[in-house]
Amino acid sequence: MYSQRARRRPLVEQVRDFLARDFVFNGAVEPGGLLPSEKELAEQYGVSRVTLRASMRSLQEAGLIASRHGVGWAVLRGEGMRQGLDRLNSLETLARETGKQMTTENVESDEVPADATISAKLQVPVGYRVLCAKRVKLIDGVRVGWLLDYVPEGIVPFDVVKAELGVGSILDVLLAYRAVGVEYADTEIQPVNLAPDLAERLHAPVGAAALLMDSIAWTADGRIAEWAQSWLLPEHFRFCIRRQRQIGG
Amino acid sequence: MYSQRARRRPLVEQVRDFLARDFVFNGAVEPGGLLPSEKELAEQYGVSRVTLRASMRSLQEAGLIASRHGVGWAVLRGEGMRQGLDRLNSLETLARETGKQMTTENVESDEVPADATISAKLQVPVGYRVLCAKRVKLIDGVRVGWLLDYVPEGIVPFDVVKAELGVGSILDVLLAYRAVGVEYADTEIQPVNLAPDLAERLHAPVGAAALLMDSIAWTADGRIAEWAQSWLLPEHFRFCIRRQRQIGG
DNA sequence: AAGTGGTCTAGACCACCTG
DNA sequence: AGGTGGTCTAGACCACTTT
Repeated sequence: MYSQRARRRPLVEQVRDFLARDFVFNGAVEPGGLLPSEKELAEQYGVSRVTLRASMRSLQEAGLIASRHGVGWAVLRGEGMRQGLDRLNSLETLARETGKQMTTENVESDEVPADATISAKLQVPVGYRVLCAKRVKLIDGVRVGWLLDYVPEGIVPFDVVKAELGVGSILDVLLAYRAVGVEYADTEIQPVNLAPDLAERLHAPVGAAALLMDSIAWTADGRIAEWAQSWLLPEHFRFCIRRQRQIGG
Repeated sequence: MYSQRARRRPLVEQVRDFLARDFVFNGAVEPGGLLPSEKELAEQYGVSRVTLRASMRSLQEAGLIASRHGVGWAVLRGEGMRQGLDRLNSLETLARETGKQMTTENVESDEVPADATISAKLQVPVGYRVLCAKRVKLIDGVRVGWLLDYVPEGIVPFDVVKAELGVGSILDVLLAYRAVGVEYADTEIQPVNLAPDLAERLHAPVGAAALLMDSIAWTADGRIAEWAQSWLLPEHFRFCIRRQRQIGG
């Protein structure tokens, strides 16, 4: 695997998990009830109030607690929503988080020269060497998605990507390569009726509603690492995003 | 040091907006380029590094910059996609940003007691008074969406919402009310085939692919301000989201 | 008045990257 | 080795709520 040196787990995260375990999830504080004061908790866990507050903020962002100025921190009713299309995770990771097993079939891969369309999407010259991969994804043996990926040469050795094709996710490979530095992906989402060829590949009815995700993965230095198109059947996924208020800029 | 008048707005937010203005939005730093160091910026704005870093984190969460340990903060490719689903904006706002005019028809509104479903979604008791609004949205005279909204009593006076129903957006009203404090919405997205009744309302073919957005708007203190369901036809929208790398993955 | 959360600082040390 | 970001602390003061 692409192991990294084991980092020490930040105190903020440790304390956050302690708080969640000691007060929220075990029901020690009933929904609507107040946590002990920040001062008290900071002493109890042996951290500064700054660190403790960072943990609180993290729990707040997760939707577990809310603060009332001059009163205290209250435990909320909802458990927050586990997401999320808004995080740059592979389908494999999403499936794993919901406790399901994802497998791959019908893998095809080719090294091809970029045509006009690919050239425009990947921002490389026409004729540039590109790895094209196609495959079907299954959850618990049921076909749930058809994936079409293009990776330009010079990002990751093609052999490495090919080795992962039948097993895992291209995105996971790109994320694991520290040298690549994939930071985010701009994704367009569209509902589509399945065309006959796609319906056949997915063993689904022609015309069934599917989600088409068209995604460009960017590196921190502005290069394009991948163009991914996915046709996904909704039955086995919950596509969730958290839409946040726009900042003052 | 900061002025008496400015004291009301937290320094972290002020500095964040300064940074966005001075380095990102005006193009002073190229996409992929590095900002000055934290030390330098902290001195320049006259704040501690702790405060400066909180501002940086805010910009990072907004998808504007990314950090590279030991190197610096890089400006990401902004501006490209403004009309993002990952921002908490109304359809009206999205349409306006693309230069189109959105109108409303077939407005129905009722004050009803919450049934079991509404009660569970809004986290209010069964029988709690709720405003229910239904309407069709059009872009340039073409029907593009059917909206179904529930707003619990005690958020905004029903009269205020009703006055906006035929004109603008409920979400815009909620966002404008500072006392409400809507911070984010958790949204589930699903592709669906249009049922006959919806197809009729939207003047679209039965079975056509549409996007169903099911959204719960939260306030900072953990109350639910709105439950919104929207069936949207894809022809006149581009649904975009920026998926960001998970922190600490 | 007392207690709570909200904000901010100065300084320290660690981990990572580059030359 | 030197600079950069990553983490953490102790202490201070402000704003809000309850008593």
